[in-house]
Amino acid sequence: MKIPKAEFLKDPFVVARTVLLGATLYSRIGGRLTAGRIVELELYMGNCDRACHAFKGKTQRNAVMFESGGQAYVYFVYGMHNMFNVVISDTGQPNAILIRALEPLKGIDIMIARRGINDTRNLCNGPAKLTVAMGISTKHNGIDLESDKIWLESATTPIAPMEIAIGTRIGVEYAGEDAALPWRFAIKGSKFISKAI
DNA sequence: TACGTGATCACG
DNA sequence: GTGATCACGTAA
Repeated sequence: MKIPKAEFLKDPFVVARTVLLGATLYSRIGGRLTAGRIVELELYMGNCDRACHAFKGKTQRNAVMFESGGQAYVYFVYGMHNMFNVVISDTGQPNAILIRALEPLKGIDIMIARRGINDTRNLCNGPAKLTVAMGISTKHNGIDLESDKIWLESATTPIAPMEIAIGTRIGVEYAGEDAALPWRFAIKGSKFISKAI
């Protein structure tokens, strides 16, 4: 069952740990169905977080983050990579959760074709890898996550607190002391995360 | 460890 | 307009 929008209006830490971690991300793009279990993610917290794109206020790129939760924030970076986030919280609170790694579940042959490699463990173990595998790009920026192109389904059993690994976010050294915030979460022991915590 | 690659943003 | 930067991935 699709995760309803109301779930994404809750506290971002609660959403990250109890709603999104362990949930399944689906895409049906170009008529091809793919899905993967979310095993790693990071929090970006609006105007109190130097690492967040919304830290300095609203711009054309980050505008979707200022909308109400439950839509996709997809942006393009390093001249070649698309990054997929879930917008969290109500209108005006620009919080987002970056999906960093998936355990491939459905459409693995499609993912292999899109990524051009054959190793299941390397298909979705990074934020820019999983967007390629799932067929997600900036044209999906702002899409409603109850849509029939990209959506999320709850974990059958939530991830227990003891099973959650906590670390600092990747690639945000520019954020100064905010780079040390423990806002990266992963499922302990997963072979599909982007980098050991 | 180095660099490709192009949108974005802060400056004028 | 222009230049520096970037929530990464790959090869080496």
